[in-house]
Amino acid sequence: MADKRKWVRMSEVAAAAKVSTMTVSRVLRAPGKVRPETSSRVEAAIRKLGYVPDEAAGALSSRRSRIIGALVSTLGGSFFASTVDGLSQTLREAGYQLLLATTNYTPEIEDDSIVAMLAHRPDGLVLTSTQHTDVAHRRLKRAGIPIVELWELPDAPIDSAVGFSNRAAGKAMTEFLAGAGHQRIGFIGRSARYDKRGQMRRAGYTDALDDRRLHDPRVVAVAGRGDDQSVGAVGLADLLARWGDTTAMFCSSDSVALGALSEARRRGLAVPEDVAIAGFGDFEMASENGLALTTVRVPGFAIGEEAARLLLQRGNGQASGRQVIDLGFEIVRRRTA
Amino acid sequence: MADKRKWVRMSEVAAAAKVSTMTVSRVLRAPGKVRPETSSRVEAAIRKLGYVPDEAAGALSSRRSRIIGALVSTLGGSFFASTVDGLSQTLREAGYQLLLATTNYTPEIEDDSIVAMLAHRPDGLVLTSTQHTDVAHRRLKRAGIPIVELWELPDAPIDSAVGFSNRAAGKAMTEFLAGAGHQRIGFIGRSARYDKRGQMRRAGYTDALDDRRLHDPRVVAVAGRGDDQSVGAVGLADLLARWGDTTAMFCSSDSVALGALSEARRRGLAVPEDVAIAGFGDFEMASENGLALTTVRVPGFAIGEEAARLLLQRGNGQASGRQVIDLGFEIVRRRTA
DNA sequence: TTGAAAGCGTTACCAA
DNA sequence: TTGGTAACGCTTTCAA
Repeated sequence: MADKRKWVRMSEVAAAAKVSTMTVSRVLRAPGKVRPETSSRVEAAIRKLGYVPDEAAGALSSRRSRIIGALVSTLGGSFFASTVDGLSQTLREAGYQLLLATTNYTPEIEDDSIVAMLAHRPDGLVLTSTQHTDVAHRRLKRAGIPIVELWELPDAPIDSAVGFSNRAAGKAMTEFLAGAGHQRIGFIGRSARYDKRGQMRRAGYTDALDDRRLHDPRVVAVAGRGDDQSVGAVGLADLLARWGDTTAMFCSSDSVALGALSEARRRGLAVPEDVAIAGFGDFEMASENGLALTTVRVPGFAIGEEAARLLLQRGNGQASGRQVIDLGFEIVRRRTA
Repeated sequence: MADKRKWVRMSEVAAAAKVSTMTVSRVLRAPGKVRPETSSRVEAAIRKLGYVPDEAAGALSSRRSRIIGALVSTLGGSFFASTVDGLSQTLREAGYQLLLATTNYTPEIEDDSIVAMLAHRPDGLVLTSTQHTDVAHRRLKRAGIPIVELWELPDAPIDSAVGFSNRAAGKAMTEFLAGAGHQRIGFIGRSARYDKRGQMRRAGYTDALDDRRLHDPRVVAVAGRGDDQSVGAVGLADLLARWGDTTAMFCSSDSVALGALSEARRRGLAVPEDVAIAGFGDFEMASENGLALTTVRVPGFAIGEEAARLLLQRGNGQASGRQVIDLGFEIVRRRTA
């Protein structure tokens, strides 16, 4: 194993450069405030000794940790991975670090994780869950740091939010389908318990139907925690069993759409001729050379970037206050609808 | 904006419970060493005041940050997301936090990120890249903390490693295909620059061919950074253009296989009757109700869990030294080959 | 432009 | 079982 090396301290760098620790500190944090010659002497010493500043000590002293915490339900489900990529990339460029915790859709874990994050005194916090317990809410408010909720536009945000309206997106896709001539449109998703945002998209689906006086909702909500593909496959089966004349179906995610697509194929149904199938998310697999899936593109990466920017500018004192930023979405027409 | 609240300090808790800060500290870190009555008085004070310990201060004093750093090229590509989930979950259960940085496959960013992580004095570091610059290597060795490399079994690990042999996996799948009667097997992947691990799988493919005296390698290495589906689609096209009688193709990932699958369909080729197609990774989309793709299942989540365990037990002084843990892989036969 | 001293909030160490 | 004191490595603040 590697040796238990003692880290080089700032005072050692200072000694080597024949200056005080304050000067070293300034060279690192505010280079403009140090005479160039002094600066380069210090920099030489830093390089020579391989000095790596201790951020924890700096944080303790300055009360700024340069850490942003992020709570994500899971990275596996295709939705949040790109957001975390965007966050991480933007934060890194600004010299900040990302502390990540996954909550596995469990409120108690989220509560505990919030405390665990706060223990590191982050300069900001990012949340992807839609609902928080009362304790969580109170703790977050009390923390006195910027909070950004992602992937939704909450009616009552804790602080700020960056996302888009899942409901509007659901409505837009349904209108696209109706506009393409479909009169009997179904919706396939999970039951509410495991997919709050899917429910919002479904609400949008209903909105569109109502608007068009197409009062014929055909919703299949698959229960349980099976994988998305199974949801799509049994969803299509159920939908057709109950409403055999359905001509289009809107799936609550691209991976659900994949399941529906493969079940349709199994049944010898042509897509989009016999049934049109639309997804949600524009995951990589939906691309032209993949499933060529008609879907809703959502700005996952951009949400991460924007959240980071918001947090950073707030950290710089540009306390622009609460903001709810709508990054929109886009219907992507490909070949399944 | 939320108020600039001052955090409750341990000394305030101590005062409220009429004990010293050391006793509070013990209640938190070593509850066994405090008399039960004292303990509950302290706990009451903690709850009443809403005290959240400052980990940064604790880390400074104890020289243990309870932070593990992770460097990942990207979360978007389906491969590492589940590993980070596994890491994060296991670490959380042990009271550790995960500091995450994405390197975007860029060595310079990786080098900078290593320094940025070390600045937080993590108790361990996890890497998913296969190659590191010399500076990186030296810095990591000097850091004197446990390092775990993931998703491969390096010949010369920096410290420990958890993964499986990409080469053996590539060989196994090729043998599976040959065993199913295929004599003319192709390989579709990216050029080495953007996919080192794919190259190892390809080496395994060649190994298998050599073993079987099938000296007829048919490799298409698609250049550029296009998405995986395009790689698969142009890969299949190229492969068939150069070796029209190919009966099976092994794709370097499931998403590449999806591209090949859709190109095959476009050409009216039946899978697996006209061409068999195999993937790698067993991503969610490969499932029975999805693509029903024959593929290689790799233990992504388990790699994260195991890495966390390794790091944690090392942190507890059980310095079991360098280890290279092979978590294996598994051929999953579904319906495309 | 530079430096000295006093913390920041915790835990290690030793004593009671 | 509990407590006092001295770090931990940096930055703030104020002075030179």
